[in-house]
Amino acid sequence: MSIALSEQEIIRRESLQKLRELGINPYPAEAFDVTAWAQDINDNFEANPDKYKQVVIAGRIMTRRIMGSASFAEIQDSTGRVQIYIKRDDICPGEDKTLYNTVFKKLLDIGDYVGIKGYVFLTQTGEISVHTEELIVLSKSLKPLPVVKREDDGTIHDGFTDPEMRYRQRYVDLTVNPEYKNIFINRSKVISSMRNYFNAQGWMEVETPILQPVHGGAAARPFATHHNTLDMGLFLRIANELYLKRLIVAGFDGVYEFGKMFRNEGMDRTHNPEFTAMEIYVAYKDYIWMMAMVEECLETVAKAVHGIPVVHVGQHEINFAGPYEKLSMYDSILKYTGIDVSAMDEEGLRKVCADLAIEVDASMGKGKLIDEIFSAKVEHNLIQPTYITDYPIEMTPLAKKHRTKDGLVERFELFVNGKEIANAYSELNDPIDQRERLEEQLILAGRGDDEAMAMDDDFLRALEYGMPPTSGLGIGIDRLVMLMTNQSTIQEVLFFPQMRPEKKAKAPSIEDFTNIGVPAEWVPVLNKMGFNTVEELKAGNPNKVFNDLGGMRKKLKLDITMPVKETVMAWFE
RNA sequence: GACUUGGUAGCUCAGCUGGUAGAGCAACUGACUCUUAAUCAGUGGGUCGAGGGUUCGAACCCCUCCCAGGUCACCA
Repeated sequence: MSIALSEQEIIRRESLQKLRELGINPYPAEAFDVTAWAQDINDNFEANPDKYKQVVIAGRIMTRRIMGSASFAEIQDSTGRVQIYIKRDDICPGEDKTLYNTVFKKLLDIGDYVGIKGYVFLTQTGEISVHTEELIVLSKSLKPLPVVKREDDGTIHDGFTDPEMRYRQRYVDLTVNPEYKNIFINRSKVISSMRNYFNAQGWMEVETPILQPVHGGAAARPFATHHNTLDMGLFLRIANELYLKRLIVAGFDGVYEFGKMFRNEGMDRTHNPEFTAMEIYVAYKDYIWMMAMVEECLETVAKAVHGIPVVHVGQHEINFAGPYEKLSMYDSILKYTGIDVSAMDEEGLRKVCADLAIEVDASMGKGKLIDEIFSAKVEHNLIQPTYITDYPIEMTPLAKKHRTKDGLVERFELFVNGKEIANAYSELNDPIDQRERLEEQLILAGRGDDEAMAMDDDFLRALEYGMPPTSGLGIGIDRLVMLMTNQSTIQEVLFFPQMRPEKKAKAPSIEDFTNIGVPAEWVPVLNKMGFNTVEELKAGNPNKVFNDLGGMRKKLKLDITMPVKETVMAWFE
């Protein structure tokens, strides 16, 4: 809480006080029954004017054009903006014109919530407007919103564009830039259409632990935390895969979860430390089956958002209708580099990396080296949905060995627009094989790979009881939403992307002041008066400081006790 | 983490070679009964991201730091 109020904030607080003095509660408790919305009025009034002879709307005042005893304003609700017309003598039929002259013209501001009762009509210039018969204050805004001006042709003036402020104050962003709400509406459609599709297949939505004693199911650095009562370390999950498989062991045929995952790694336009993943496991299926399911699912999602399976992303038209192109990992490298790495050992792969100028380090095993080559040379070429299949066993400890190809596993990743958005296996259900594979991960960890997977004995115990053949799939929801909404940064599809803490508006040590007897609540006032250090204060004139404190208290409408003069004098001793 | 661009009024931004901090919108006072980026007249509003340095003098030059964007690196 800052006491250093701007001029406009002080004026709004004064307006708030004056509203109360007029007997108007600026924050009424009663429900306000809204009967009409801006978009509906704008879309349907002209075709059906009789329906709009008595409407009640509510929203924020976003613009005002006052012309003496008549005014226009725009009210923004959750659906858009509609113009209202206010005539003084209509809302103030008697002698008392306070509601118009004082409340509307002086005490209300841009950003305030009001309720409007009236009828819809067409102005002389043809704009659909609500003729106001009653004006009700619903909530007073104390901070001025940025004023973004829009012309009829869509030209924007003084846009609120600073990404730092947009992300830190998303509530302001979406208020003054309501077009961004569509991204989040579409995000919701992506998730709900996918959920509906899964439910229609008879699969069950579940929840699994976010706090996990062992971080398994993926290769990533975790966030560590601690439970006090149990006095034990816990990790925020980097994946939920191993828990969902336990549920397949438990006897469910299909389980899925939309959930937040947490990875303690770098941040950029495709990575946020917490992100949303969807994982689904279906018993008695394999990764071939899963490819067809993903095609059907993503086509459903694209249609839910756009009505058609074709999505415009950057320069590309991406078609989510299946079937998608399939390319094995080795074939894709062959296709885009001309090099056949399928039979190479680690040494050969290192040489290929050196020839292609790909940076590697000593901790990388064979699988990791192949992945490096793929990332550097293939990935960005995969624009239309493409399955990359049959990964080397070394980089995939949780997938079943390939049914015919030695050294490979039954895995695919789906690439769209050069980015991975889904990953699926025929899940490894051989408990002995699984134990060996996790032990190999421990060896990688020993070589310095700090992302190698950890051993999870309880998961292995579950497998030993027996897991049916199962196919599993993970989809990065944020990246899918980026695709479906044509956004190039993850921040734009997250309401509250992770940010560094805002710097405190320079807090000259409060303790320094309290140590000489200044009450803590008065320190910011002294700062506002220009005394940022005790030394500066002591150089001042005690009598003037005392008088000015009273002045500031009045000016800033502070509800704190004025210190007596002797107290103030003591600060200077 | 590296490089790079930026941080000036509530918002969007100017600010030349170092010489008294500016505009538009918003706010305030006033005029105006169909405006719509309303208009007209007037007024107030600043820790120039923070701290140090150079200088007679710093928004501007130098150093350190903070925050954000971009590019790259890292990263299923």
